[in-house]
Amino acid sequence: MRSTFRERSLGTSARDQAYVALRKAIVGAELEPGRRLSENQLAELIGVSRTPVRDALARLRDERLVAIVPQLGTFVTYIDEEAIADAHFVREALEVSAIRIAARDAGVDQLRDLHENLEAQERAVADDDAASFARLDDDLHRQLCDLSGREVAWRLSERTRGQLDRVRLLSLPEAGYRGQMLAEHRAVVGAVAGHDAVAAERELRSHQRMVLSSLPAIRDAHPEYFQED
Amino acid sequence: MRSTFRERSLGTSARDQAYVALRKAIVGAELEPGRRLSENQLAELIGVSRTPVRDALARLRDERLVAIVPQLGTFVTYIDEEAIADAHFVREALEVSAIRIAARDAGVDQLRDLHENLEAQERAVADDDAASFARLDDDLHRQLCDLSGREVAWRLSERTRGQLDRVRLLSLPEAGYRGQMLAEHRAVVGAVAGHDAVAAERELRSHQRMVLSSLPAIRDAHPEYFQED
DNA sequence: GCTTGCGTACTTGTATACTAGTACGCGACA
DNA sequence: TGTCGCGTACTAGTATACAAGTACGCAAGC
Repeated sequence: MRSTFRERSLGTSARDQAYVALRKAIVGAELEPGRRLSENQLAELIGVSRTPVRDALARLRDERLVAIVPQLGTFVTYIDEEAIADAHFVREALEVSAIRIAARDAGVDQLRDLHENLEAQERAVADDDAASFARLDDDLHRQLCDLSGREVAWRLSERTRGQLDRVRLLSLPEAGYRGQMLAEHRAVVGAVAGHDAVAAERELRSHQRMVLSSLPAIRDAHPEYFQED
Repeated sequence: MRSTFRERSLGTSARDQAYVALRKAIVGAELEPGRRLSENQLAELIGVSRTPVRDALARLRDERLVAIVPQLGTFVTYIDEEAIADAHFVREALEVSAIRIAARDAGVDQLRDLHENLEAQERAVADDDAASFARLDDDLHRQLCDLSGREVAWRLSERTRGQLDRVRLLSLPEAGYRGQMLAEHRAVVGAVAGHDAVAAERELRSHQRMVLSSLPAIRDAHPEYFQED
């Protein structure tokens, strides 16, 4: 089929294309919580067959962004505080374990990379560049995970992002939000640079709790996105 | 097809059937590391079509028990110390985080369940019942995870089991192995019962490290199961 | 004898056809 | 008017057909 060649970016499979498109739509609430999804409709919409769509949905189910009920339907999950608490728990457990090792082992080259990231974040804050900041935020957390030598830490932590991103994107970008994030990132990196594992753990825990604080506001703004309306 | 009705246990899908069969074969080294798997052959062997086999293989790839190379083949992964270290890292991070909460919050009913499990383990050790002991071991860890209120802890920890089970099953059942396991389980449960989070964490970490100690012996016995022969 | 190139027989990825099962509306009946 | 029951139109699960790409052996030429 010509369209597959034309529309599909180089090096990306139909499965990845479907996954990226669906994840973006769900996290951005374009496909709102509770919405019923038809594999056939999605396949037609994305321009692939049902098979890669099903693969993508299976992956999204792992992230608890959709729920698949056999012979009945596939639904975008409601925002569930339990699911978000689970995501937070996993992210905290993995990244804290990683940063303990990172604080112990980090070398000068790696610390330089961390500081370079912080400088880039500083520029992004100054330029009010939300997209760059979000990317750098992710990069920093990945760097910290990778410093532990256990790349699985980031791989699994990343999977919890779906739940947390949904919260982040829905929360209104308050003034000074990115500035506070940057300050917390500085505190975390500072503790790692000082090889202070206890402080690094404390700062990271405090930092990760931030995203949870915006939940009540979202519930007020979008009660229909939650299970009990 | 009649066979699907006849051979498939009640309530289990073809996908689950394929997953269970393949996982068992790989963990038990019936399908040895490095072995090339053909989706078509596996489908015929298990008695289902390629679709559920592919679903099962995708799940096994998540557990790093197989590696799928597009247009080339699917292979049973070699035993990789990095992969095992990753599995250990994840298991430790999640269960330690969970047991801290468990030690703080555990109530009398839940502690009674833990002690009942220990008593059952005692009987299994006395009866030299390996299968029961393995099941009770899993149950205990799941109970400890569930005590944290974050059932995701066990769900993810369980996924690392593939790597660790492969080590466990290959390691010769040394005399007194289960007795030592039971003693460590007692220490962990004792710390939880005493609401001593620090001790619980220490005992759990020590306990989990045990499985790693058998790795060198396995490498000696089965060098062909490792990447560099 | 060695190298090169093509053809065949695989592989996974994707598309489509078919099966089993659920929800729901509409019509018949009490 | 209310209720029961069946038929239709969906659903996801599974099976199969097709496409794209890799490995490898064998034959031809140097």
